[in-house]
Amino acid sequence: MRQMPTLTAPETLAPSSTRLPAVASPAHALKVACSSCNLRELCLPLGLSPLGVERLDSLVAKRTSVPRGATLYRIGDPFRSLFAVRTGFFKTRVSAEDGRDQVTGFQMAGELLGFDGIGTELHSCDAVALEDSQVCVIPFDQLEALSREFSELQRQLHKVMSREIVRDHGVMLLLGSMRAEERLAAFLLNLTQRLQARGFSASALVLRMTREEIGSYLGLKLETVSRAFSKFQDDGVLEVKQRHVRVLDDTALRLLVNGC
Amino acid sequence: MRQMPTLTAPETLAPSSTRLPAVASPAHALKVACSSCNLRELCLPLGLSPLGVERLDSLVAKRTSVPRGATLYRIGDPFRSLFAVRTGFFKTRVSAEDGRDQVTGFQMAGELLGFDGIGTELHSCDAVALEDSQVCVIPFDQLEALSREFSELQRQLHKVMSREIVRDHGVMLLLGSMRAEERLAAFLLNLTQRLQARGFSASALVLRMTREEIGSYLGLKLETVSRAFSKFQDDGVLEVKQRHVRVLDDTALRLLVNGC
DNA sequence: GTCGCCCTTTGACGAAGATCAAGGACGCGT
DNA sequence: ACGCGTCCTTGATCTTCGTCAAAGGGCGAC
Repeated sequence: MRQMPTLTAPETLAPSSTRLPAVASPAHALKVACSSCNLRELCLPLGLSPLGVERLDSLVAKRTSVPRGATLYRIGDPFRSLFAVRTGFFKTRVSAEDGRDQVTGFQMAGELLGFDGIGTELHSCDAVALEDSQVCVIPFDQLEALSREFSELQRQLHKVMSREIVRDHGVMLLLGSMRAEERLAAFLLNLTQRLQARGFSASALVLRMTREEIGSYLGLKLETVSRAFSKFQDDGVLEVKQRHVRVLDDTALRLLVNGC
Repeated sequence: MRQMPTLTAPETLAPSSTRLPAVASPAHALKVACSSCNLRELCLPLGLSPLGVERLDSLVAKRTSVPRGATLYRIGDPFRSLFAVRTGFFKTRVSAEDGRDQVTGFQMAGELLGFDGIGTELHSCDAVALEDSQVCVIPFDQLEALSREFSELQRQLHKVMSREIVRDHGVMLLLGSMRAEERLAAFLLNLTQRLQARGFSASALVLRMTREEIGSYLGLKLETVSRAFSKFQDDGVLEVKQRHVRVLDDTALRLLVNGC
């Protein structure tokens, strides 16, 4: 297993393999500003008045780079901030006492990380960058203070947390009652939908995670994931070349997930 | 399947098989008051100043009875309130398009229900009473307003939601990487811990749900759950008589969950 | 460029749990 | 008390996925 250091220096500058449109500027050059961020319609500022966004700007003062393989935070780290993914890709994972671990989610640009830490003031999962990434740091005390002032921000925060809960319920449904191919189909549909919302193609995607990580998320072994990919390719549903995937038959995927 | 009506009349009075100490008064007799509720240390008022609790009192004006088998809310119902379980026992479940469903949790006294509805303003799961129950109704708009005033209430709300997320991650770990007996052991330990926190015995419990509901929650078929119970009984870990369970060897359960 | 390390694919086999089926116990309503 | 419906248990068999093993491919380091 590749051993990478925990992120310590907050302003680590890493060569970013940026794949998002119009976010190519290096981290040090741009003033961090939600108001000028092209992700604002996917992120915390959604639905905020211009004034609210401006106030949010003053709060989100710092941006941090996380190189591929590094952790943004670890289990047991004190919780202080939420993080908004600006560029890159993360996974979160929890661990059992005996070392088994479980990927609980994959986060892409515009999505928020860190809610797991609020309850105990300690993080209860690891957040690992799957590629060189940048996150906006949102100090939680200040976010709470501001959301006491702006009810629209408060509501948006609650909505994001609620959706996280609903998302988790969906994963439980997947893990509890779907078979291997159904799980993979559901996973791929979810990914393509989120990529599409960010302006990417819904049919061509590059997986940022290994078969093992997909398997951990889906409650399957990596061989089973690989076999399911091969099956989909044989059936003409996908074209798979390592991590490059093209969805040929979107409907077939949907059918797998819905109709038993 | 038993067909029960959705709850419509909010003040439905049902014969309550109350099992909680000192909460025996009928719903109409007692003024609803968090300040005098014996569950306040498990529920939303936790950590609030006396003034904060008093203000919360004025907000939680209504208590509702939900007879066994009835739903507190259903998928698609408009979201307006959170609910705090005062007496009784609930399950929440989500459904796939093809009718498969998955129990996402069991809620007992002092636990909150309804967070699934905040994100879309529509509930995304069903909440079903597994026995005659009573809930306190917490209008969410008002809760948000009050939590803008009282930062301690705001923090408590966020903590409860965060713990819900962390709890869901634990279930994912269970569903994704544990085997049948480990899942049942984890489930039983979780139940006994929560019962103990409410002043009940940690070793003797009465299950409020069927084998099928346990199985749905744990991603197993009811026969597998039944077999696991029998196995535990054969091994001297449990004494099982239908829904009456006595934990004989607590350590064995822990070992099953932790050490592979 | 090429060497080495992951990552991925594929096959053969085995085990865990699902499915199918039947019988039995409990609880509720009459 | 009785009967019925629901829930629970147990057995036999089958399916799916996990395990073990081996080989090929791609990518980055040197």
